[in-house]
Amino acid sequence: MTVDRGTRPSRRPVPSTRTPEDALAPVDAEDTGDVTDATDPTDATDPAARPVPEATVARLAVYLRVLTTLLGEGRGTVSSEELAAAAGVNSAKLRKDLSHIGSSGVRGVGYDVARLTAEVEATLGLTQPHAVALVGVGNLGHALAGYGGFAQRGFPVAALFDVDPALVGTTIGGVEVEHADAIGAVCAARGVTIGVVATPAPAAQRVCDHLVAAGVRSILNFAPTVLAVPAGVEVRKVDLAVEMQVLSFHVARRHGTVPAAGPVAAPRPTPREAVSR
Amino acid sequence: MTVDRGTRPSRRPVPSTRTPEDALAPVDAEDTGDVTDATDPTDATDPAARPVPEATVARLAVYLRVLTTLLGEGRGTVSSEELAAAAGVNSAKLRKDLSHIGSSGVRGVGYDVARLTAEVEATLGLTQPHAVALVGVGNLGHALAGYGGFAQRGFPVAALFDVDPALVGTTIGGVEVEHADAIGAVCAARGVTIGVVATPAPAAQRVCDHLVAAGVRSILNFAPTVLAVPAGVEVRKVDLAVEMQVLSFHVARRHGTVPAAGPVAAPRPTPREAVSR
DNA sequence: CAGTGTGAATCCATTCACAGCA
DNA sequence: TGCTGTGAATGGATTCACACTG
Repeated sequence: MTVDRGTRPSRRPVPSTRTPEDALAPVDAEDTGDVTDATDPTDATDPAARPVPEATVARLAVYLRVLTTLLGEGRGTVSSEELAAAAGVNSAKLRKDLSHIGSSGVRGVGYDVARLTAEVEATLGLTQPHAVALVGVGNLGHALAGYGGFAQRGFPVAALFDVDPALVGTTIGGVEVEHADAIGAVCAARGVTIGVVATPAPAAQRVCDHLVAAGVRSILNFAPTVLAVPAGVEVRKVDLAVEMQVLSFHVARRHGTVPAAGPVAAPRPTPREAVSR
Repeated sequence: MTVDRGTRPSRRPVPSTRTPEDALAPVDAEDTGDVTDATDPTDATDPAARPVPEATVARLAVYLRVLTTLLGEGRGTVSSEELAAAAGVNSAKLRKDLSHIGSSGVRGVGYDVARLTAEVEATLGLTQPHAVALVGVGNLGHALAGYGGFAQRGFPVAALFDVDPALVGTTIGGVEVEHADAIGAVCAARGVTIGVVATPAPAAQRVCDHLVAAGVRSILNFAPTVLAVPAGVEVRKVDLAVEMQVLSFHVARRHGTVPAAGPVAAPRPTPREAVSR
């Protein structure tokens, strides 16, 4: 079951000269959350390259948000220091991140906001819209569907699904809710590339299978379950329970195991300060 | 990063017997993410260092979910291999994770489900409830507040806040929505330890400041902004846009510039496990 | 034996420090 | 002179492999 690696990966592939403009190459997935990816080493279609690390990709999205704001304010350039502070990271990390996408800032000056914005968007594949299908229009799903941010960000909601007869047929944000049995046909027909699963845990795997069968290779999972997917399909997970429990861990660690109401560290308001490190 | 190593972590919690009352629980989920924390190394209140790595903590929550299910099925023991498969990680990682919390499995047999469940809960600080305050009862916030999973998981929603006059005074899930101006007083009075920010981006930082001033040291941020907090306060971020963009990146990477022809058609049964039910 | 616990090796990410260019 | 781009150093997390034990 577990992959048996045996090949001795040669040391450094040597970045060599990065020629192509948007040389996007296969990267491996795995992040601090959960990415059930499965990049296959036997992939012959990759001209070999070592681009954008996973951790960097996630931050690029954050940089993009800041850049968008700056662009709206009419800023012409930004220094790595300023952009980094706004994004909550240190400047060295930001510069290294940007170096991965082959950006070019101007020494002594900084980065051209407009240009950098375009480069980041291109790297993230945002130059073209990605049709999204959302399955599960319950409590959370409804909120997600109603939230207009999707379309504005280049992720038009192309389809909504549920199994509840009371919901099928209704319209949310201009999109009609269809029965989950139609996932396969509808997603294939509308060219859905990203699927969002917001169903109860028991139904998640089944829904996921249908999405994958319809050709969807990227899934965002809100259901509290680990989804099993074939190689080549990427799953990112958003789990509220996990987040809360991680915070719980830190609360507990903070004041030992002793329950509240103690002479524990004073809940001083504390000063305000810039983003750490 | 931070963390002052030094003291020998003679970790040995063992919180006696604990009631497996809140075992099993259908829940919903949410989030993922990035951690914009600011752990303070100068913490003098806790002599015992922190043995559990961050990455491990996040996975413990996942293991716990699986364990809860197993417990509900009446399983007595599990092997690292089985538990790992169900949690979507490899067995070596799982064993190392568990070794950090000082768990003890039985060689040749596996782990005692009930005991391991208790140990993980103790490590995550779930032996006592953590009062939660949710700020921003709009689209998403309302869905989160209405979702009953919080209380069942040991995170009772102690307060709801918003600034919209139309919402203040209404009741959601038995909790009344109060005006955001009362954050300080209410949180302090009700002993809130975890704050959830679900406001629009512009209001997030202000709300965060109020929560911190009220003594809240752990915050879950759903707003698309980087929150600046003083040292000692931990912030975990859940950003939908970031998740979508990361997936976008992978979609783009997959079929470079050329739309995929359509390789894998059927959902290949892969690591299918048995977490269902 | 089957399966845990863990040192050692490896891989990935962050940080440092500075050369080099506008 | 100021700030980018990046080799090198450091640190954390994952994987391997195997000694050891119920």
